[in-house]
Amino acid sequence: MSTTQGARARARIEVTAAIKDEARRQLAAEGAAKLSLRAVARELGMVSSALYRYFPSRDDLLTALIIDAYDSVGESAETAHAKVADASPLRRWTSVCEAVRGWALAHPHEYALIYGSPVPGYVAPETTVPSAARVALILIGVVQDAHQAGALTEPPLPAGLRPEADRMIADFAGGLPPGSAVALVAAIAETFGLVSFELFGQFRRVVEDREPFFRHAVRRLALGVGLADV
Amino acid sequence: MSTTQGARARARIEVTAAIKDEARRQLAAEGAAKLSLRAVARELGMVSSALYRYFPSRDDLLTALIIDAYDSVGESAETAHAKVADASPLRRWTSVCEAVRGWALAHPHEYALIYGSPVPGYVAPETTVPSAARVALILIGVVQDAHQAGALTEPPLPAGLRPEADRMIADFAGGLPPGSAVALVAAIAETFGLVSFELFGQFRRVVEDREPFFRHAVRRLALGVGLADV
DNA sequence: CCAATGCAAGAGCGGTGCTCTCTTTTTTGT
DNA sequence: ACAAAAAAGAGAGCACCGCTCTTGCATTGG
Repeated sequence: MSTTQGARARARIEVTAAIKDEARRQLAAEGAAKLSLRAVARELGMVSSALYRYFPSRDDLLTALIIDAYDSVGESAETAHAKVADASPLRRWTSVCEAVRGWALAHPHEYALIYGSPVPGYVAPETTVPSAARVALILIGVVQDAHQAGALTEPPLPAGLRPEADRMIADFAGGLPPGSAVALVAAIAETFGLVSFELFGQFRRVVEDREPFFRHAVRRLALGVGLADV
Repeated sequence: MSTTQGARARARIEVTAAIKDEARRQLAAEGAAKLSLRAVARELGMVSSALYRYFPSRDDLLTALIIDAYDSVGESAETAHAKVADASPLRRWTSVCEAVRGWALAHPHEYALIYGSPVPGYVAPETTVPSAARVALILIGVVQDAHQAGALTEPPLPAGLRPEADRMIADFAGGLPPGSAVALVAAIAETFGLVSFELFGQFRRVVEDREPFFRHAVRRLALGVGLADV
């Protein structure tokens, strides 16, 4: 059925992919703001209105690219993590963070698309959530493993944040001590702060030797979450 | 001279201010991407081409808004800091960070303009640097004060980062121990990571009770820089 | 007073996202 | 097998955008 579902269905898949590829090319070259449906259509030898048969609006095309970008960085992180799966939690954590930074430097416009300013009236549809969570899920898993191996020190947690921590644990950080759950979420946001500052030019004339600086900062964040120093 | 410099010069200043005000209004309402020279001109009752007598391009108008935004958040931070000038360094640090977050929540589009994705081919001109540095300078000052008061513990620093740290100290962190200088810069970027994640929607369904979460995270970052826990 | 300058206005260029209509092609149901 | 229905492409057109150029008018400084 699905194999020989007619030339039309197959063509649709191919054209959709071609549109996304060309759009991704333009995104990587010029950034999201300069991505133009007309230019994509032009490059593909079709007329601009034909493109609306595949993506109902520019925003929908952008959403597709956003999901792809999340998956791309997520896959980079997963690959990097797999390569050090047997190492210490600390080592696994830093490897994942460095993979994220490496991906960001290699795909700056895609990084800006997903971790920079959201486009004007745009709210990410629910479909992006699973892809968006991939990097975080790896880091959560690392901390969970460390906890089960007895290699996790729980950071202090003010009493007022206890309900929030319990909710986090129930929602996505099962098994972790409350203080670790909160520290973990904060450390993830803080790590992306380091990447964003570097990528968005805030480190100009401030941090020059950026790779070792990032390694050091990420390592300290991981220690702050309570990962054992090995 | 400057007082009675003719009606023309005065009019120019007023019109320039009116343009910036209306542009800021549109920026706050719809975001940078939807800021349109034509709409600004329309609202001011002039024709769009007339606007080019005041700002040579849309990017130049945006640059003016960027500088204003940096000054605005810088002033918020400075005001907040002045209110607790006699408190402990830790308290001063967290007050400044909370002021930044408060300003960001009140001016999301302006925050996105300066700390989000840079606009496409745009590189911030040197004129933005002094305004951009204001928040960081306050935090650096806090740590310097703590150091001079003997209330600063130097975080560890790998030998490889020592040259970088010395450069930072020479450039903008005079008097600080090397480990503190590096930790300080990282903590600033990490703090903005927390703000950006919240503002850009990355905390949806992840952090609900955001104000106390931020307070806690920022406090832990400050302790990580070595500020004494008082 | 008069020439030089500053400024507003208007027309216009090439670009954008998006809609609508029309034609052709493929799929589907009887 | 054939007609009806659905899908796809093409083209024209709308309203907007940033930006440029020319044309008149007002202000200014020598």
